[in-house]
Amino acid sequence: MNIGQASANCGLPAKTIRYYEDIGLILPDRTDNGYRDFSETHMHKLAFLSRARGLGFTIEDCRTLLSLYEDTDRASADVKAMAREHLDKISYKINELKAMQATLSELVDKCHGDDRPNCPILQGLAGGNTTSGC
Amino acid sequence: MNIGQASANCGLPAKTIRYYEDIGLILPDRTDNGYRDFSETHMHKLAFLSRARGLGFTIEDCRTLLSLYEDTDRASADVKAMAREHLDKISYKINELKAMQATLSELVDKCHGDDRPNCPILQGLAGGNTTSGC
DNA sequence: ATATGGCTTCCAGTGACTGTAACGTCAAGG
DNA sequence: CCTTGACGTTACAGTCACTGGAAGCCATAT
Repeated sequence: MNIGQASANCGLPAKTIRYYEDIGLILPDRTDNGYRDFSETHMHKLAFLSRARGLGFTIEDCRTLLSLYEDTDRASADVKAMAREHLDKISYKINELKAMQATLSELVDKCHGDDRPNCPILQGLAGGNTTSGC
Repeated sequence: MNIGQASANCGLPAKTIRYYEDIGLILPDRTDNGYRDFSETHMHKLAFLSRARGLGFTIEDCRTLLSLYEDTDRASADVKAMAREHLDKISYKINELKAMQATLSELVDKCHGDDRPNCPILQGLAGGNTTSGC
């Protein structure tokens, strides 16, 4: 299977698949004309990578997960530990974003948003008193 | 004020401040010995940048916000529009992360996490049926 | 005189792609 | 046989916002 077909099947851009080969995540065969040739096994791996990346695992996490996936003797505890760690990072990021959201929407609420120059958002960013005037 | 002091005051690493100068966000004076010299005005700008970045605005957003901040004739509507757009992006990211969190924690819940190789997390990533066995 | 710590510049690396250029290959149509 | 267009190949540069490190200058205390 050519890279275009593979890309359509797994949802990853062809460029990304080539990049994954570059960094050794996947090693497709080659046909006589030099085209990459993806087998069913390769497609499984690509789908795996697509899902793992979609869940926010880093490339290095994916490399580890792939090797665990291929190691039929792995302990599921290892995978679970990685997933838990990743969940922690996700929670952390969500909280960060929520804090930004809270602060910024507070500022937005205070801003009438008209043609006048007085702007509580800029005042807030400048560290000034945002409760004044607006 | 030297860069070290400036860094301590605004919370941005000295390296970052130098980078901001590189890309033209801030233009400190120089003393005779070649050291950067930050005035009160510069410090206000740095604090502004620190807060804006802390709220997740991109560097280019910050550049625009700074210029709006310095333009006493700006319309607050312009700022509000930028902030709203940014809030949308924040919400979008939060939703993305929450979707990852939901999927991944579902998989984690299904995984007993012991020494046995059977692992619903990997099965889920592989696209297999995760409701089996575990 | 020296040790230290802070300052300077410049260059390279990060993560995970993405864009672009320049070229080779393949199947279909004229 | 030739062309066209879609697909494939490589290699290199660019993205974003820093961050690390090397090599050297400056200031102060001992």
